[in-house]
Amino acid sequence: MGVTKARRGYRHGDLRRALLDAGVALARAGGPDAVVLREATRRAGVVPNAAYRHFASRDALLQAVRAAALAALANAMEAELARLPPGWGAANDARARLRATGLAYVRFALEETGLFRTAFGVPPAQPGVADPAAAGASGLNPFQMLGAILDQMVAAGVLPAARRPAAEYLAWSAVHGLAMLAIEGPLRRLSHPEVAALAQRVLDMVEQGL
Amino acid sequence: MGVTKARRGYRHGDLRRALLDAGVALARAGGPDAVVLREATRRAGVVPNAAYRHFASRDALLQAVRAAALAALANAMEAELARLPPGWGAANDARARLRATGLAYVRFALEETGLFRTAFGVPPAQPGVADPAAAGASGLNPFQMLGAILDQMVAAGVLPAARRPAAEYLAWSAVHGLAMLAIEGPLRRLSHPEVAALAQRVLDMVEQGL
DNA sequence: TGTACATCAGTGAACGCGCGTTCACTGATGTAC
DNA sequence: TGTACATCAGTGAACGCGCGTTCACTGATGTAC
Repeated sequence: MGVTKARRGYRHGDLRRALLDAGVALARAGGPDAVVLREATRRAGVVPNAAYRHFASRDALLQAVRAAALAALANAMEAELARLPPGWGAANDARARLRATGLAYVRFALEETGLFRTAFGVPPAQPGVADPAAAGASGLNPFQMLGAILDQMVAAGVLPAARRPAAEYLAWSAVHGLAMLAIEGPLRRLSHPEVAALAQRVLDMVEQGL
Repeated sequence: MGVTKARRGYRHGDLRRALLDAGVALARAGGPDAVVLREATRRAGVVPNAAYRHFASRDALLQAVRAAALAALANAMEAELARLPPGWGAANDARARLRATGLAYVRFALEETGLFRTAFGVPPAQPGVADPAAAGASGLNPFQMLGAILDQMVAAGVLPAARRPAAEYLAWSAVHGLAMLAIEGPLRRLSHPEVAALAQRVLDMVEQGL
């Protein structure tokens, strides 16, 4: 966390890292539009054009920040999974994992709104290519995690195989929609616990309706 | 549609209207960030500061555009309702109305992405106050329409009264989420028919899960 | 019906701002001999 | 181990841009007498 200020001589220790950290801090506070190249260099204690040694353009920096935001979301979801008590059978486990990741997703949207908006509000540079920098510690990005959990649900017999195709988009739509409505839509004024309660009901709906 | 160019003398016929129309056209093409006050005055054929006779600031114009975008969405939903063949009984009618409005919502997001993003991507000026300019021809805004339909479902016995509270947020989350994923998320590359097919499945899930 | 006048919608010019980006440079670093 | 040198990360200065907004103004319009 924070921006590396240390230098050796007049050279910066790791300016790329410092710029990325600053960019993430900006995104965190103000969403994608707040990722301003000049401000990132200011925070890194460096002259504006120095950024061009490490990023081809402002957009290249923004893409890197976006990937970091996605990775942060993946990590939040993984952390919630790790907190899960195991051992009530594969069926219950799989269901619990779906709920846990869904809840973590909504919570991340509420608590790290700027990062969440950056993760989803910036068109990716190369369409359709999974960015490895967007993955969490497990090596999966949030979408891949959801897919894996749905596969486990099929394996555990909780989800009929016939309904598996495209199921991630159904589950994801419901949870993503709640997150969006809660951060910049008509549910904006709700408290975090109220949104969490709604999230539980959304997840009920997903489980029932899938 | 389009910008009023007619003038009487050197006075503009209805500059407020012309600026709003221009703002809507800009939002339509490029979302909320594209609503640029100077460009709106350019399109209205007027000097930049003339806008201040009719809008206190750029944000005031943006708010008016936002309300217009919401009204356009409401009208799209109403148009879909009007197309519905009536008379299969209150229960089927109510269900059909839910599906029709949900589908119209997703279609609007796909076809009028700029307006959709403007409607939901701009924080309202006065929090929690329903803007009358955001309503469709029926006098209801999109959220109020959804609520009315859910009430009809309860009256028709399709939806248990116990599940009515907050049901709009569940249904809305699912549909809104699909719309968001389809316009600026990972479903961005899908064709409109593919998204429409997913929308049907999302609506199945909502019906089942509500 | 005609005239004087107040109103106020739109003009013209200018402001400061912060942005992304380009240019020619300098001097610390690490490498080759 | 010592020295010459190429590399290239960061400097310093500047650019053009378009934005929102402020100011003092002008002259067509509609109203009051």
